[in-house]
Amino acid sequence: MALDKEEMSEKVLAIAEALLNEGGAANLKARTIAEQAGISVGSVYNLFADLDEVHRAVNMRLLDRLGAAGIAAMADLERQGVTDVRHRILAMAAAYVRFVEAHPGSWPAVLAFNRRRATRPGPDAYDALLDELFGIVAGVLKAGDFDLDDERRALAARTLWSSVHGIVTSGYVANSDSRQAEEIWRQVELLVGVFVKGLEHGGAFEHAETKPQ
Amino acid sequence: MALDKEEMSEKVLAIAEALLNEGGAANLKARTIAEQAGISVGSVYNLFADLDEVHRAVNMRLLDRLGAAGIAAMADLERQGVTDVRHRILAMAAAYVRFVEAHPGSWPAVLAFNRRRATRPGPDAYDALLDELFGIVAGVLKAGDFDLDDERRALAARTLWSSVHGIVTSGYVANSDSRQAEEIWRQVELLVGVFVKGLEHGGAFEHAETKPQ
DNA sequence: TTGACTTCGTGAACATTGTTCATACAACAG
DNA sequence: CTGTTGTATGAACAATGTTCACGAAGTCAA
Repeated sequence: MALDKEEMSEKVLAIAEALLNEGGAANLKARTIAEQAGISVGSVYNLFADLDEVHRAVNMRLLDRLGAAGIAAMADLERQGVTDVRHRILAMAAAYVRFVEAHPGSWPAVLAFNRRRATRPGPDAYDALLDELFGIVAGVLKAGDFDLDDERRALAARTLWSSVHGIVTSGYVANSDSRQAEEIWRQVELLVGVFVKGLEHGGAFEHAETKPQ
Repeated sequence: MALDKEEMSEKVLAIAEALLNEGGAANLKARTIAEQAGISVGSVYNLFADLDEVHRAVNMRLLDRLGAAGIAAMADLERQGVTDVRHRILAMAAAYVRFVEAHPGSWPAVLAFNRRRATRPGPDAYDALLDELFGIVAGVLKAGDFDLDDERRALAARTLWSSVHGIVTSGYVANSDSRQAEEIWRQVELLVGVFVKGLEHGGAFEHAETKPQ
């Protein structure tokens, strides 16, 4: 009946995610985890090096699920035969917004998480997951008949992602009323509309300048 | 020679800002502040209720300075007779990017700061400062000859702000190379270009739908 | 079976930190 | 001089991250 080491890690991560969701990073305490998991404090440190690693693992799980939600949204569009680029992008953005709304406490923790103490080598599993998400958005853009080479399309995908991300998090910093959700969605609609129109009219790469000052 | 209560508060805030800039929110310790300010721990708590209030005060100072930088950028444009909307928006964005780059440690702390423990009443000084920043952007948009009423222009301003904000912070989450700065600026250029083109062609408010699902 | 070795759980113990509070001191009013 | 008021102080308390010596339980060889 005793849980496997792997199973116990899963249990700890599930508890950690719940704690993060309730009270943010400050609520992730070793003793609380131990108590809720029915093990001792030391055992937590046998499974993970420190709380940072627990936090990192939870974040990876969340990013993984976000990717899955994006892919699922893509599949839905495919099945429904939706080809309009604007609709597809909006659907992707909606998936993102829904995901963030479903994790009100832990998502800010994901974003605020500081991985400056990570190992030296550049791209880690974190970046790999983010690249995967970028790839999904780039795939949607490819369906549009914009005149973009791969590099520019990738840049556009990253820009679109970052912008939606900024809208969602900015909205979430403020007091989250029910009106806040409406405001977020209005901004997303405006952004996507303007983005598609802008790309159609070639407004993206007309001016190549360097950053002022 | 002894410092005024007001002066000592200033000194504490300056120290706190330096600490935040070096090591983020986790580096803001009561004892460190006390030591560097040449006072005792208890005295810090005589000046501020707790460390949260210190953090909040530092954030307000930063937001204030950001607003000042934005206004200064506006004044520069005015003096140089720049009227092109795209250029003006880019200049504002550049001011924002420069400001964030100048505060690599404390800016993430500003964004991650959780003010859920704030007093009940809705709009506080925080929101007032943010509204001021929105107002500046909206003013720049007003100079453009887009066909926007006040409400839509305000929405566009908030969207633009949130998007730039997202680009900058997304870029900053990753390892901050020198290439990262270039990537951020490319995204900002693309966003602004697409935004202006999109608004010119009326792509913003053509489709009025409700959020899917 | 016995003994050695490995693995892992345990919780006491330590270091760090936020926060409080009784005490002491300094300035000033009457 | 006495009382009051405001402030500085640092010891003390509680919460928390992390370590570690101890021991239990399993594994394997002789």
